[in-house]
Amino acid sequence: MSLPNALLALLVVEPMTGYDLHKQFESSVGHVWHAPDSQIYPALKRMEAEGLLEGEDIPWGPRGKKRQYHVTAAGRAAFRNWMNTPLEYARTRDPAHLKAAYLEWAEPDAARRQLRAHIEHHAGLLEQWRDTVREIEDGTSTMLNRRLAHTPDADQEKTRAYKLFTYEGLMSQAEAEIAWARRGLKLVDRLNP
Amino acid sequence: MSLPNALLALLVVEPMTGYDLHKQFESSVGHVWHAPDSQIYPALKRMEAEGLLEGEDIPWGPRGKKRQYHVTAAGRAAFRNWMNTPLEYARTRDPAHLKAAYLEWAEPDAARRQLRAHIEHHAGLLEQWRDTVREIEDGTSTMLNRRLAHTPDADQEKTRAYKLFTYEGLMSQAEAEIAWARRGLKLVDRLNP
DNA sequence: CGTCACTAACTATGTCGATAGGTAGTTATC
DNA sequence: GATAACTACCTATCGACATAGTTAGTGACG
Repeated sequence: MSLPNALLALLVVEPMTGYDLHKQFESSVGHVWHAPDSQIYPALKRMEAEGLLEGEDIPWGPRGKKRQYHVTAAGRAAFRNWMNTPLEYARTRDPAHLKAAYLEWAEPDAARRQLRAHIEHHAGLLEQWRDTVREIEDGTSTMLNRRLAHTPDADQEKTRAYKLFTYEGLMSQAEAEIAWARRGLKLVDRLNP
Repeated sequence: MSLPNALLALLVVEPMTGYDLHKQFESSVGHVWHAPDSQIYPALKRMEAEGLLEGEDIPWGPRGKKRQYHVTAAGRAAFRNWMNTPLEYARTRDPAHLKAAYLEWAEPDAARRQLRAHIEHHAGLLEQWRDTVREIEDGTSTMLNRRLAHTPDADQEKTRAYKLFTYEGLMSQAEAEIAWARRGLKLVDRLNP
């Protein structure tokens, strides 16, 4: 359900090819929703069949061509509709906390390694997001600027503010994970003197 | 990869039937890893074929029978091995933050509704986990007590401590989500005077 | 004796998603 | 002009998961 809408979110800004979208999914949107190209190409076809998108072959080099998709009125309506529809929350599936619940089965050193890996993983994300926030604030985010170029002036502040809001949320998630894993390290030390 | 290990985590405590496990997945383990029975029964068969489990038919009533599974030495080793192996982190797929990033497309009231739903969802979880933590601390958690009954005295404190640690982690996740969504509500108000 | 909730187990279908390939054209660079 | 890196697109397979059913026995209650 989310993938078509993630694609729409990018395509309402400007027409793109599957390959362009696949690259965006490795950066910007990929921060909150990852998808491999093997999912993107079939999804675009399905969405075209459903009338959400229209594709057009445009030449690329002397012999090559590429298929560029743009959003139809129906697609725009579907996206707006999704944005106005409340989410259904999926039940939890959290391998890190699953393992944490049975950590007495791990060697103390293995437990420490995994908690440290948890910290590093989320510290990496945190750094990435801090950079993104800085770019949004500086106005040096190419992703956001492209989007703002297609946004009426009145809505520019909203667009910027919600982007910032999203990344700040991701940052507090990461911070919570890091703080938790640090407490875990102390706990492992206390239980294995 | 996680489902078989979640099943092992329960079965190393005591033998159970598929139905018992399915019930556990609606409470205890289900808090961190959800699975429907349609996944559990085939998984048990596969795990028996792989030698991780052994099943035995035990009578139930005058004509009925049920299949109870216990963990083999190989299963115990596999679980311990998994517990000692670092996690591979899957890339993010977070519909709530995906939608947040494009919230300017939603009607202000729809945005507010969704942020409130986000708060309620995580407040519900928070309450549930607070109860669980209280039960663990009080010693009234049947789940934990059953597990402790099969645990050598020396490891009882670890078992209890890691359970608490896990639920405290879930609680701080939920708290972070709630705080974030509350900031979101204020933001929607500020942007839509 | 009926019926209703529960225990027990399983199947079938469809989508989602990860992983791993493959083909073909283009552009840069050495 | 060779070749490497990149653009563009696509397929095939496998397991994960959701959803929705089916079948059958048990035990309690009225």
